[in-house]
Amino acid sequence: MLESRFIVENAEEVNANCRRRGVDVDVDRFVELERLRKIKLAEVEDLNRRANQVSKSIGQARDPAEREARKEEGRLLREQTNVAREALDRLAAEAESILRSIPNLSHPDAPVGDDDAANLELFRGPTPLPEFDFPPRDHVELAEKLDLVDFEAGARVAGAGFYFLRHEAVLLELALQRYALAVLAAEGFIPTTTPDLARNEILEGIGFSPRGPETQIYRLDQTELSLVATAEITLGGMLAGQTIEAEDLPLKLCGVSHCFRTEAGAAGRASRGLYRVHQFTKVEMFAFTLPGDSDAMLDHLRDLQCRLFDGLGLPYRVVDTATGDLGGPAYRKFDLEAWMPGRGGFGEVTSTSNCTDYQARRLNIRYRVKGEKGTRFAHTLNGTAVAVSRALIAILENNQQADGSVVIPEVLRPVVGKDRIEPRHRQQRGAIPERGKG
RNA sequence: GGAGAGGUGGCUGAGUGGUCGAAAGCGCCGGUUUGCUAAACCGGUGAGGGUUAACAGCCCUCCGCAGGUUCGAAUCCUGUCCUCUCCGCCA
Repeated sequence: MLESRFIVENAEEVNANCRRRGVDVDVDRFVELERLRKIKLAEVEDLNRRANQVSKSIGQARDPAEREARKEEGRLLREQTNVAREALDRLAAEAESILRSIPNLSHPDAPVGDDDAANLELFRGPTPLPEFDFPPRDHVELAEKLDLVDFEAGARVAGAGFYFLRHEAVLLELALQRYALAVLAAEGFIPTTTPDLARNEILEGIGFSPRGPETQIYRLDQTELSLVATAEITLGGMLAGQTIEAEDLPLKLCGVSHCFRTEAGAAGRASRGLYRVHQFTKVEMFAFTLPGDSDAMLDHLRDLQCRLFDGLGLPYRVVDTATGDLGGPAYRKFDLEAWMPGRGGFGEVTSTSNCTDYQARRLNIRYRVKGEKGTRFAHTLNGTAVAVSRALIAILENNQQADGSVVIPEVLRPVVGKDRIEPRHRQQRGAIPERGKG
């Protein structure tokens, strides 16, 4: 969320920003509520002060009759205070609900537009688009031929949108994680595995809503926990309520997690196969920085995303996300879209955002500068290193050969143990060994 | 999952209803002393918010979190989260 005072003092700018983002929110009402709240707050504080004085005087009073009289006075004052406080709470609650729906400010260079159609292509990666002298298959077909993904079994066990990875796909998943972690660790990111569940208040602080019909979040029954949609939630939540020493910033983490998304309302060709699934594995980058450093960190995260995909030898383009497509917390966002021959277009594979102090304010993540008074909110940034399911699509579709085989990117070969995935027949499935103890 | 103990300032740790935002020690900052460092000594040292030109003053709030009792709560009560010990279960 934004700072209340900033909104009050810059109502016009905030209003304009909300329009650019396509968010309909009554900023003027918020300003009015804040005005009323300040007045009521002064009233409550004054009553409190007087009541405190009376209470103190009781402790010092000797005469019993005097004490009783004072107590009565105190009772009356406290009663008035409570009435005023209730009014204050009502004002604060209404202001808060508006505040929470006001999106972050937008970077002045972010393209203005209503949705992803207004996203601006910045540049393309060095790997050229593949040229096939045969009709390229999409990843679903390839995965079928190579027996890499079992969507039917996934549906049987957990429903549409779930899947089993098989054979080399499993090793590819591991290889992608190893690869990303190695690159990021060399860049000073602390490798982390994270909880796949988080408290709802943490989800909300990061900007996900576990409630509502359009929620992306799986909520666990009878608990205040939800399955995480991204390790951004847990990595950011890691420092909720904490104050960091400025000298420890920037703090760079990379987290491995499963991601669970309901994808309510999403269907169609664009969500075929592995593109839009309810569960996938992801390596996520996360950074806490000083306010002055977050723009540069965002560029750093974007460069790393490019490096990761360059290393995989996959063609992609980088887009600057339009204001209407930024969501609530992001100040600026770059998406990396890999070429996906199966869909004949680019598909989002990573996304990196500078959330400035928007998440930190909600989660109360602060930093302190040695020798200086007070604390300030840190900036938070997140970025996908590798979302395994979508990276698999790009690898399978771009690296497919005329004979149906798929060439494995060189950087993944050490873990996969081969340089090519050959077509295989389903009867090779083999018996499942008896489950042992331990 | 069951039983018990506990959560206090950057840290250790006192404080069981009334000038307690909180003793003491450590740490940290400033100063004195000193050839330099160390030691010793003196002083200072939490955060958030309101008011304000002000990081001056004044005021409000905060002793895990949320409620309750009371004129008054770090202290009493309830709930909740977390930590520790024991038991149970278990990869």
